[in-house]
Amino acid sequence: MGQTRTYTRALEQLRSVGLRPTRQRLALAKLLFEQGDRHVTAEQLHGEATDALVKVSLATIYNTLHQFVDAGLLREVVVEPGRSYFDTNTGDHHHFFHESQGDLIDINDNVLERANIPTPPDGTRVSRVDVVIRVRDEE
Amino acid sequence: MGQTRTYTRALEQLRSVGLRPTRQRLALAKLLFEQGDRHVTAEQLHGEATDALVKVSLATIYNTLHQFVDAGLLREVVVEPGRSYFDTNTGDHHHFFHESQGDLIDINDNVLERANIPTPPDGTRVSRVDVVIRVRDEE
DNA sequence: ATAGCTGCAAATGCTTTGCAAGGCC
DNA sequence: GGCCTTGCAAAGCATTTGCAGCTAT
Repeated sequence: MGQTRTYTRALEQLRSVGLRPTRQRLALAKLLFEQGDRHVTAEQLHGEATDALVKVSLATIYNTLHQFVDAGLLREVVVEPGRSYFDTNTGDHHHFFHESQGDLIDINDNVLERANIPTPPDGTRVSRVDVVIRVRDEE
Repeated sequence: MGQTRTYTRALEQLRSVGLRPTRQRLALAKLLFEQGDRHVTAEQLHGEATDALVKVSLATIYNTLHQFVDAGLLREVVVEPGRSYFDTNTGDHHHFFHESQGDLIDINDNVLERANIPTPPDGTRVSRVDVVIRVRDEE
């Protein structure tokens, strides 16, 4: 199993959404999608890339994350003012957010069923439902 | 009904949470709480204060908003990276968020009942549940 | 060849902070 | 008077942008 083989999945993933498989995008896709569901910030991913000896600038991390979001490979989650999380799980699900640790945890159990969603204002349609259950340490 | 009488409610509100009723805080409380439920950003409130000929610096707006949040008079709502909304409705309720207009609308119909909330991770307890239904213009 | 990427550094936008001057009790 | 507040300007962060050089097709 050579080094080239390692990137097959990421390569196909990028092709399928029409993004050029550059060295940076391949490496980031690999970091993001080949270890199960995860939630990362731009800064974190940048750190991981650096640790993996992949040279990528922070600007490229941001560009790439947003391209992945636009392509439907990632979902952006906003839980704190001034910081975005990117979730590799793009399916319909909610989150626990640990307020002091700044940690996101998926809730796969889908609490809010479609049927329960209130009718949106006239002239608009629902684009997404975000449910965040904020938790803190028990005293 | 003199000018002094006008500030009675705001004054009591501030006293009740132990904040000194300064000129700025009184004016902001009046703008925030005397026109029904509203959602404002710091910048917006600053504009309103200026329009009302109340001199307040943006730094004081931020300080005051956070003091009001800590005192339980306001609730902070995070829907966009890099911008905070402050909601005068501190009760249990959810929001529609109009993505292109950046507009928040209360949903008083409480969709997510307590009973439906999944059990939080061990050692933590639920501090709040945020539900944001993102909507966009119908094409 | 060329349209698309990348990276740097500078710019942006919101928010916070340090500290001197001012105001409330 | 003494402590809390305010305001300005500067600093802080996360994120975005402009643009010259590089790269996949």
